[in-house]
Amino acid sequence: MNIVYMGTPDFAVPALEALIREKYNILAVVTQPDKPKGRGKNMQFPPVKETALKYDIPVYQPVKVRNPEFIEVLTKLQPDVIVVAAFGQILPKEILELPKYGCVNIHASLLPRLRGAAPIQWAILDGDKECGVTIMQMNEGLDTGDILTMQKMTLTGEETGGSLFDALSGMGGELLLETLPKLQKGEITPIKQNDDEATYARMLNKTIGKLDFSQPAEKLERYIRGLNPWPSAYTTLDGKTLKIWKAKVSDTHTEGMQGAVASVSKDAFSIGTGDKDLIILELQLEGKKRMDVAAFLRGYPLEAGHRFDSLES
RNA sequence: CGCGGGAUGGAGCAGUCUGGAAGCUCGUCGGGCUCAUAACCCGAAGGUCAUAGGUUCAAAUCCUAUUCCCGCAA
Repeated sequence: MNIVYMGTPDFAVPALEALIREKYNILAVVTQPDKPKGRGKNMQFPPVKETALKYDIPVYQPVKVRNPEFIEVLTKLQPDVIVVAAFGQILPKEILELPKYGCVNIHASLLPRLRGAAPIQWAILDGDKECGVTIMQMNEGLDTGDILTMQKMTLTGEETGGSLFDALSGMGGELLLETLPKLQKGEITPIKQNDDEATYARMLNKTIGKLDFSQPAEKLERYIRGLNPWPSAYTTLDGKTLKIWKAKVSDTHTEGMQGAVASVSKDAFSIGTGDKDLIILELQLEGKKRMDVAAFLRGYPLEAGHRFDSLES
């Protein structure tokens, strides 16, 4: 089976490696153009490109896939199927209909729930009980294609955005390997999505992580977990950004301490919220490494009543 | 050369501006108190102050270069 693989970030790497491992014929990898990244603003390859180069697979990085010249290139490759995983560009109808088996997309949610850009993190932020991976036949809508296969997993409430990301990207690769042979043999009956049940996982940005301590502690804890490691949940302490990496909900509620240190112990401190207190366990002050709160308190003593977010946003 | 913070016993920090004996809070080890303890008391070990040069009678501290870590921005 001749495959063209389209994807960009880390999420798309395990599935590509799975295909390579199973000796699928990868005609080419299509990914986003290189972008300046990191502290020195150096040009950096998208993760999928790194992987492709490692296995000597031709890489294409069109600014726009709808560009006629690129479509011509694709046509000449004559793929049987195009596999898309977090590619980052909308595919025009011309490309969708080009391969014999069309374009299939690996999406990290149980469609039609959480269509869109950041389904993994939103599953945690929303406090979902389960999540998973869906492979669908792509159409022109945003994650609206017919469902080919789906795999579920239950959420324990311990996952971070990063750990779930790893779990689901691996699951995506496995599910792809199960799906392609069936697709080829025509053993799959595509299932239409029920649009009435659709929800959307909008793209994450930096500001979503700013903690609002008038919210319930459970929600704050979910944000701290779901946005770890990126874009991370944070507040402000003495004018500096303070990222919160790990926290848990306390049994107690301290009156009148919303957004302030409610209590301090040897190993941790808690912040008053909309309901219960939030016990902070691991954090990172601007310019410092992340550390557990016991270490933080040794060099940065806090007293009850000390306010966070003192600077108005 | 995008902007900025940082590197000091095992951990987290102060000291750097205004050069002049290596400190703090913990941890570790030993001893004591106690029915007991993660609590308290006494004592000890442990650091080429990131690296390489330079200035100076004298450098953690001033100058130059380098390495590594981190926040922002992308």
